[in-house]
Amino acid sequence: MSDRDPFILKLETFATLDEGDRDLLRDRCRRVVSLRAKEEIVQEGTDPQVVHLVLSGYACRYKILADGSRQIVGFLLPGDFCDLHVFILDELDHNIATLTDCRLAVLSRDDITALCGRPRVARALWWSTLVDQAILREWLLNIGRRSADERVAHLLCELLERLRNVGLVSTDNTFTLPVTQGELADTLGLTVVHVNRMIRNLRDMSLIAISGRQISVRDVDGLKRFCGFRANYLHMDGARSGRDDLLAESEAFAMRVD
Amino acid sequence: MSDRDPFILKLETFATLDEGDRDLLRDRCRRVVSLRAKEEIVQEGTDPQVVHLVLSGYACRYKILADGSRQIVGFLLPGDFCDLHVFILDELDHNIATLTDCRLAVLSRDDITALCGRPRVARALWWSTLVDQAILREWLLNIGRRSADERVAHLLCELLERLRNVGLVSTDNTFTLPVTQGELADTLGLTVVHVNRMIRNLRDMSLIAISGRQISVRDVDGLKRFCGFRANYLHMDGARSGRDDLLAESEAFAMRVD
DNA sequence: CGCGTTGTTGAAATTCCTCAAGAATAGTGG
DNA sequence: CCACTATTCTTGAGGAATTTCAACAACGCG
Repeated sequence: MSDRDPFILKLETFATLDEGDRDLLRDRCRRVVSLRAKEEIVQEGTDPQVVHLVLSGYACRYKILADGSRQIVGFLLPGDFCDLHVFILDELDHNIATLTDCRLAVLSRDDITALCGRPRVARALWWSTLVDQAILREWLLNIGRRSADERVAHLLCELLERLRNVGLVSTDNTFTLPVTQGELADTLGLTVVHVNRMIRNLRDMSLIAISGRQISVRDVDGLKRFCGFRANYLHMDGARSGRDDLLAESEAFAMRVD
Repeated sequence: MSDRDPFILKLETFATLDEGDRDLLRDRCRRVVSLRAKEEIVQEGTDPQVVHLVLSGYACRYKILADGSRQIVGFLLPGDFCDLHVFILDELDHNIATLTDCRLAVLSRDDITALCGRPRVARALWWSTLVDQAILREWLLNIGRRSADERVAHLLCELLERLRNVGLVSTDNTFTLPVTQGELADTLGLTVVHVNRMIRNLRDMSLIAISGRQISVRDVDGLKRFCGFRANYLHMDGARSGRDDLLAESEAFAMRVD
């Protein structure tokens, strides 16, 4: 579908990489594993020694309560890193699992160190971590203060933008969302039943259309207006906003490789 | 109240700093501003050129919806950095304001660069960012999947641990929470009225006691059990867990200063 | 002392959940 | 390719949690 690797597309929304950066990235993402849907990638309490990067398919971070209820705390789309923090924190405080069949790149500590040796790439990894954080804040706002139908709409808007960014949305604003309504419920802090009704609402309002696992956003502006979606928290204008100029000067932010 | 600076206490829960590290930190935190309660520190959409660090008092990050409803997405306690991401992201996607009277250290870009020149301190700053992220995930779980009374209890447990960590909890598990119930509501995705009733519940169960702005946790284990609190997400055992050994080797993670 | 903010309580309304059951879809083995 | 099974989707009805509205008390501050 896209002629470029998703991780390069993603990092380039922030930083202008040169050919050497891209080659290094491609080279370090050679080790690939394939997983089926609903398999664990890393589990809470463990101290994993590798970093995963989604090449294709969807995965998620989640937490489980004692009573078995689950909260998904992050969607991992193609181009997203799963666990960049691995080398700082002692152990994972959440689980990571696939939602669909996935292809994942597996990066060792050496790989990450090598990537961090390139200032632009290092900065892009930092950026990626900070955007993840910004998404968490927006999700908190979403669950905490928006009504159920707005929550669903907002999540769809976010996925639309994030997937578009890695070339996975067709020109008519259609993308595949191979995720069950139960998983959406666990993401939005709702029940399956209610998610189902809210999706129906959005359909009845002709904001979206669904066939199989394909979601078409019929009225992008309408959907965004409906839930008050503003894309600023995704910080997708790094490379375009002139921030790029800082990079020459900003080797200060490269992580040192010895 | 405490004989040590809160930022040093906090960073030392993760890394064992040496005297040089501590001196540098103290030196770079000399520029102090004082703010009254409910004043803005930084606003959404701006690109601030300094980093703030809370020395005393409480502040918060928050987001506002078009209809005026607010979601607090983070508590900033003494020792917490407000905006370490400033030099990477183009503009802030949320606001930061004081909740109480505050003393804040103001750090310039040079200060941060200098701090990052010390591997242990740099790693501790990384750690601090990642813990903030872990807290966001836990809050998402809290709001998404716990009942209202459990949410309140969980927040109190978290504050107890975080404040204890910087020496602000007395031996009888009492701390000051100079925060209105309205602000708690905006934190927990509830209404003032309901927060009020939930606090009453916790009091009726003799889990906590409140006098003025003082909160006493009467039954720490009971409170934690009630809401299923597990402190693992705060990652407070960095320095103790032997992870410290890695530090010698881990200059790779220092951010380079030129 | 008076005024604005915060805390507290009641009652009604609403959102969202639970329970339950049937329909559609996808996956599996024969 | 079909039958069978499990998962997912869909809808209804009743119930619970939370909100809204409203009023008043308590507290803190000038």
